[in-house]
Amino acid sequence: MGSPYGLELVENCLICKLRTDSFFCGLPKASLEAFEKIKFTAAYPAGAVLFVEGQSPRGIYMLCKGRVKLSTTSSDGKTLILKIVQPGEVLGLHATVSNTPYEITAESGQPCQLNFIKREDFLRFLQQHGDACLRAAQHLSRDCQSAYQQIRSLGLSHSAPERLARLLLEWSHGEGADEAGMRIKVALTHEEIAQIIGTSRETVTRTLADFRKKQIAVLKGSTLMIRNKPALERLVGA
Amino acid sequence: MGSPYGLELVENCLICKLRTDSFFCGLPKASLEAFEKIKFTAAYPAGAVLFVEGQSPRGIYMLCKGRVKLSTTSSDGKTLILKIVQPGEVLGLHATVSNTPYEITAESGQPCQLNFIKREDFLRFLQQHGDACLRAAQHLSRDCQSAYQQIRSLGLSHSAPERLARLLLEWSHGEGADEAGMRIKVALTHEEIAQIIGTSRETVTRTLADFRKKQIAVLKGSTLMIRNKPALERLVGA
DNA sequence: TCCTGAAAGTGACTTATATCACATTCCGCT
DNA sequence: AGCGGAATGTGATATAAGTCACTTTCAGGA
Repeated sequence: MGSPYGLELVENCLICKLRTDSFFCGLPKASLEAFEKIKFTAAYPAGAVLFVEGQSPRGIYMLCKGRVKLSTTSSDGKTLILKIVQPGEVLGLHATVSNTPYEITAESGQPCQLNFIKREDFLRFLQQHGDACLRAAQHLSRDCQSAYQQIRSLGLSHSAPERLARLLLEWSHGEGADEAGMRIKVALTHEEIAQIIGTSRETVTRTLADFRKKQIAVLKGSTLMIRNKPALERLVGA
Repeated sequence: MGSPYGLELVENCLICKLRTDSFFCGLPKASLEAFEKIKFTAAYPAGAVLFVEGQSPRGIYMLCKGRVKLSTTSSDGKTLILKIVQPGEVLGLHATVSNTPYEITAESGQPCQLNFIKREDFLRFLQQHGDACLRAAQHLSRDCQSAYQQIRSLGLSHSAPERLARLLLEWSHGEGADEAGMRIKVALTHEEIAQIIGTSRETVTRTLADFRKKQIAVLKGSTLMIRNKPALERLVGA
């Protein structure tokens, strides 16, 4: 089988150690076996483009391992990052279900393992397995929710510091803290952070410098330390 | 039965003249009959609040007649309108499917007829009727798409005129034109338009005045006339 | 070890637009 | 008709943040 891009491929969902409790991974055995029959497992290197906005949907990808960046780009080249997809999540679901062109671009940020399912196979699978269909609906609900959250952040906030604070708080969710604060791994450049909160790279750098000066949060390398969470919460007006 | 708020209530989906081809209305007979059994038909006056953000979902509403405004409000009172819901569409679907609090507020803009379905009834219905579940998924896909579109508009555009032009073009979709341009009915105030594109009321007024001066588009009362569509398209950078 | 390209940091300048403070017009009601 | 509250129109002002043009720092490869 080999291990392309330094990944150990896991071919069988039923015995997969990467399985999370989320979405399709958590399907009951019968449905999972049917899923098993129609999926293709593949590995991608970092920086691979899975699909591009405007393309008509070939099917869905479910992410087993790695991170995938979802983004849109305007005609003048400005990019907005919609989401960093985590293992266990599905890509291209809405385009596939509604058979409309992908309106977002998916690009792997690091070597990834993915399962691909062709559109027709997937739709048939949903029709035959009510539990899977319900899970798909749940997955779409979550996508909607995170989209609405981003709309709130972009449309209702008054300033870049506010949006950045909101993002940091989002990242800090479910992380533990010690006496020095909470330590979070982020593998994003200032540029990418700027593209998430819809501002310029320079503004992110400056705002982060300001947060550091005020002892609110420090981003050094890929480690984020949140020193004063209440201050962040005040910034978002919570 | 009576006709509250000047509406003629239609109690039976099977013989309903309001039916559109979209979503649940378009279900095959068997599923529609099951739907019929669990729904409650009700009428609401203009300005009624169906649900508020933060509330846990009681169930879904499907809109038969009227318009409903979906919005979110920030802690400082700023409001952002996410969508104006048209007849045939469903409200509160994602919250109900994923059983998380509504993150948006729904308010009727005019007298409305709605079908309400309790959460448990609805979920059971989806489990038993694969075709309905698939339609629910499709509906959620559309919601995602329109959310992504709004994210694009808010995050990637450089100016208020650009966002306003984008909105006008969106409204003009599927409308016919005569020699004077295209005539579109909009029942929104400048304030509400501002809340859709995430800007201030004054900016909308000024931008609209500018469009009028440049013979691009004229909004008078509730009638919008688009005189120069190519100019709008240039503004959005298409 | 040095090299090199990417990322981060910083100053100066410009501009769109939020905000405040009004004047004016419109529309539904009695 | 005419009243009153909402919706619009408009000016003046302040400011956040985009943009440009650099320098400095960093990390990974030869």
